[in-house]
Amino acid sequence: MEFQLPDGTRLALPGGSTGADAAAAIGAGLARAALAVRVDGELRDLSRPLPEPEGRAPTLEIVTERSGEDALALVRHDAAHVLAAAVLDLYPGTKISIGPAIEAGFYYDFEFPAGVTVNDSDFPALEEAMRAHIQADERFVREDLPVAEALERFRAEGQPYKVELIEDLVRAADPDHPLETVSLYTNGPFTDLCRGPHAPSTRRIKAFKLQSVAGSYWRGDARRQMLTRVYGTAFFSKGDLEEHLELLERARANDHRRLGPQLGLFQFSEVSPGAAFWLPGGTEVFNSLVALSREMGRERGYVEVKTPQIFDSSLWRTSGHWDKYADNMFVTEYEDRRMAVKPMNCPGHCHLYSLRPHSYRDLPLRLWEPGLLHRREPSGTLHGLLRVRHFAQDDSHIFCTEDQVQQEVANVLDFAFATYRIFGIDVRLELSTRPEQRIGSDELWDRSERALADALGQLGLEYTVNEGDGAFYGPKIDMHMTDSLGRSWQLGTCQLDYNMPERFGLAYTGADNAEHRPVMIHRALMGSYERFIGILLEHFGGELPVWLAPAQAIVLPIADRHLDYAAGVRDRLIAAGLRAELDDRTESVARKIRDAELRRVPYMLIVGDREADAGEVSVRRHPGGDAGSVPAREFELRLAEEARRRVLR
RNA sequence: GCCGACGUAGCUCAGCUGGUAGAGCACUUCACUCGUAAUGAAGGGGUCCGGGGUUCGAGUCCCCGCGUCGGCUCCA
Repeated sequence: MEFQLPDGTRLALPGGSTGADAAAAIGAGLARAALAVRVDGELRDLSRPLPEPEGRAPTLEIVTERSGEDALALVRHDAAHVLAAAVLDLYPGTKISIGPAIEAGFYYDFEFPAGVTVNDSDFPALEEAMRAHIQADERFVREDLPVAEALERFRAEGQPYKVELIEDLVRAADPDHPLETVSLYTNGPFTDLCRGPHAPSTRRIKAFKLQSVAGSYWRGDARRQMLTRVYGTAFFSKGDLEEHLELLERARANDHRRLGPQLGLFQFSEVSPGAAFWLPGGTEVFNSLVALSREMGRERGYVEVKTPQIFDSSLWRTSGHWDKYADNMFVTEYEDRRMAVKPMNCPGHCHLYSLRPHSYRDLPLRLWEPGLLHRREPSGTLHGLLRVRHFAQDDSHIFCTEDQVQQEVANVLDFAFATYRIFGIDVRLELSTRPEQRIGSDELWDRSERALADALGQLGLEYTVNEGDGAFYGPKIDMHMTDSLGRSWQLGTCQLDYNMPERFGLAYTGADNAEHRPVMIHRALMGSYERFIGILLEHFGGELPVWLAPAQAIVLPIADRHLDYAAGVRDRLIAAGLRAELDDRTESVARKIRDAELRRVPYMLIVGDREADAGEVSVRRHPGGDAGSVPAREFELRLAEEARRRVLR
């Protein structure tokens, strides 16, 4: 057998050689370090015979600790098996389900025996049991078993989830090539149904930690058994593990739920779960974002409207929300009328459109409303500002003709990029196409999907396609960002809708003097202002750019005799449209500086005798420190310019 | 909504196996008038999330509810 190594050389091996043989043939050191082997992209156990090449020499790569994500995923999967083994040691009779490696670790889902609950106080004992399996240097032994035998074995062991998994594998197999065997992996006393591969032995898990327990539905189905999921992570060294834990710690420090109250931006209260109380500082941030939407929207031909907060149920019947979304709406009744608080702006905008006649000359009509929405989200889903019951979207509905769709979508994308650029955010685009459950003809879907793809092409944008993930009424383009901690967030969306205009009977008079149905485009760029602020806070670690900072500058007089001059400096800044404050407390300058630094006020203006005499301010930047003295007037112009241009840093 | 954990002063937290609530910061007052990350002293402040129960006695134990957190489902 001949294989192609990563360095381009060829490796010849006798027939029946294993991955371990291949590693040994390359070098003794590599043989010791080897965890698995990758043949033509497929990851395999070292102990398995290499596949017989057909035709050209397949590529072969030995996976070691230094192989990055592949190797980490492998060892984490190993750790999941070890966790399951430890759980069975400590809690015999536990039913095991699945335990994969995930992004930053692994988990395993268990159904513990009746009456047994496991929580993080059980981690030390579990970790101890895991360490025993690791120190025992248990080999991972693969076994390919006929389906019937495997089923019998797991039935006998009282492992119904494994039985169900095998039955599903059989069912999912191609009828022409029915599933004959399944693979099992055994380490020490523990055997699990598993596709593999695994490292040679448990000893390769050098550092691990159990992190949390959580509930999870079997197969992600809310109607099925709730299992207990144990999360953990594993690395090849203690140092890597500690580094990872530090990253988590940093993420915790940058958590918007901590930063918000700390910086005086917002707070939550039991009296309205899932709804923020916006403090003065947070309200400034919020308003700055709304102002940005408004300003940019005006430049791009959007018109602002205001629609009611509460509508009669008849509107929700027309829109379809009464059938499809009723569980998520706040409903109220008076004088025998059933009313509901709006969870979305689109029905109101459709109704507003329908109130007056429209000519093709009026289109596209781009309605914008930073409307207040309420959604009855289940209590368990609330999460700071990222998932709330009361929020406002930077929401627009564009009514246009079929011919205008592509250009309008291109305009939306251009608008989106212009917006994200201001925050220094890069986005990935996803085009979601027709789902199984949908309305409208295939011809219509062909056209609308093409319109979106053409708009993306027109701007030369890269995107991935999400087959079948579109809304039931139309395809969409979603915009995702990755934050400074590597987490992904959906921000904007641009959805084509042929359904809502139909339901509302919307029309415009065409050049042919006949009635035509407009197409509607739903679009949001920041998503909701609440969520966007949450994301921004975490992304910037609380260090908001000057144009967004609640207090842009704070004047710090050195002694009380400088108060008049200081107040004058502040007043001129405010008159120039800036957000300036004065720290008039009788405190040391060091103290005033410290407090302003903790609030992350971008500019601190220290004024004492020297500054008052010269008409200057001594500028201290956050972060950055002392930036020297400048005439107060010059600083004012500089700050105004920085805020106006929305400079990022 | 479901599973698990948690809920003590405005904030961060201490309070062992049940015996009448404590610290730091913040706040108020007084003194200090200060040059680039905490001046000092004194003082005020708590239905120990809410409601039941066990007990001579509950912040502490049990039950129910609410909220928060970690997830699942869902989602801007």
